Amino acid sequence: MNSNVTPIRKQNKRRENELVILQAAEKVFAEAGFGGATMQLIADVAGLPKANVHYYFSTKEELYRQVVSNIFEVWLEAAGTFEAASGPAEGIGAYIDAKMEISRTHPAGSKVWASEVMHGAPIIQDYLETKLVAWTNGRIDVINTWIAAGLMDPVSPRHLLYLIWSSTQHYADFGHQIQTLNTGAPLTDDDWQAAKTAVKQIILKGIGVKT
Amino acid sequence: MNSNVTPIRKQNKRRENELVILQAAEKVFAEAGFGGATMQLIADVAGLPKANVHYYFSTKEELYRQVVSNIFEVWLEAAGTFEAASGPAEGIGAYIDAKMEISRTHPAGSKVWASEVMHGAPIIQDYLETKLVAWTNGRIDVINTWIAAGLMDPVSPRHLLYLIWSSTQHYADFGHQIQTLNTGAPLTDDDWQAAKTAVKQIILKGIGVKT
DNA sequence: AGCCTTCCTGACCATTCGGTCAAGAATTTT
DNA sequence: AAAATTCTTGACCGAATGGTCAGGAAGGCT
Repeated sequence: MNSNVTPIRKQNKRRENELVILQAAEKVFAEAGFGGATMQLIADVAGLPKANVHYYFSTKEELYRQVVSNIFEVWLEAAGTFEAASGPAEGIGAYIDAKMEISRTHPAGSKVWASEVMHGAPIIQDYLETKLVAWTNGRIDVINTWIAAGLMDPVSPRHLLYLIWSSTQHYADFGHQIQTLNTGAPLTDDDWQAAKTAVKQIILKGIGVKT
Repeated sequence: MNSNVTPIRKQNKRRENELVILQAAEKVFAEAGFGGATMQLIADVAGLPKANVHYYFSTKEELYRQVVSNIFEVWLEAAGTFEAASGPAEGIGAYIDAKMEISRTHPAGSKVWASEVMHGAPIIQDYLETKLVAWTNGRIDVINTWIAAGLMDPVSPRHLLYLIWSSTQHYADFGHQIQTLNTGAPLTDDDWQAAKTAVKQIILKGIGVKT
């Protein structure tokens, strides 16, 4: 009886456990780095025996690769704001907002990404060379269009992108330093709002966009 | 015979070896992180047996602390450009130049610093709370003076500093990503010049400084 | 020359880590 | 019900790591 609820059970269990492990891994990798993270600690955070973690992810590197891949997807999603925009004021403004929001909601992921790139991207170099290069070049074209249309100053699109990436991700990657300088307490909603406003204000004015 | 050159020998040897080890350690820590770095590899890069490294630095953590401290000192030296300035155009412009130069000449150090902060600054938290807080507050006062004098827009000095830090250090910390996006080749002199110019142009205009 | 301090290093040790495995529990399929 | 598949887990292993140590080499001091 009731054989209609069981078929999906196994699928759910697998996905559930994989998700729990991935979340635990993201946190541990962010806090300790790849070398400093241990499978035992990831297992503890996930609430599973270590051997069980190895059942779902055969090696530490495979687990790490999954974590980084997930981050990369989230990271690229913010690109949509760029595409659908009519001009730099809207497009870049929304992009900065989106990236700031990711820094706020996915700080661990941002740190793992930063750590991976800082160590020479040994795991996801192919991602950089294919997807990221393509995405970047596409965005550079868009910005050049805006410049040609006189919607903003003729700044280097490439370095503008770097500036946006660095300034927004800084709030995730260097969150601890910012918190220490901010009287030691985590940033409040108002703090985040002020950060967003300041970053957008300076960058948008800096590239000659009328706001 | 020739006993006149020996007295300083011992001092020199100690300092020489410590320097070689510190440089090797900075490189290895930057490439692998604290957890991923091994004393054996540091010893190999330094060209010494591992036991000899332990003779000069008893533990891995002590060696790491020395490396991070050294970076912090270099990092604070760039502050001088800020102090001696008559206004934001000169002061902030020179500060950006100095930080960009550090990113170029000390990329490994910048990475170690970033890694340390990203992992919650377990080793140099006291530095953050004392020296960095003091330095930051001092600079905020200076910027507020400039704002009050009408030399620049009323932007949040704190977030302006974060913006400068992040955008300049990005060229060191994410150097690998930038290189990959830059046709895979290291940045040339012209590339660095363009980066400097772009960062300064956007930030200085963004805060309403006449250049 | 002889003593003393500093420096050097191969061999060694306890611990930890990533990963394996076999045996059993749970669940699905026939 | 029983066979087959998937999941769970304690125990275990080889390799690597941080750190130690004893004994010797090198250089300085009297």
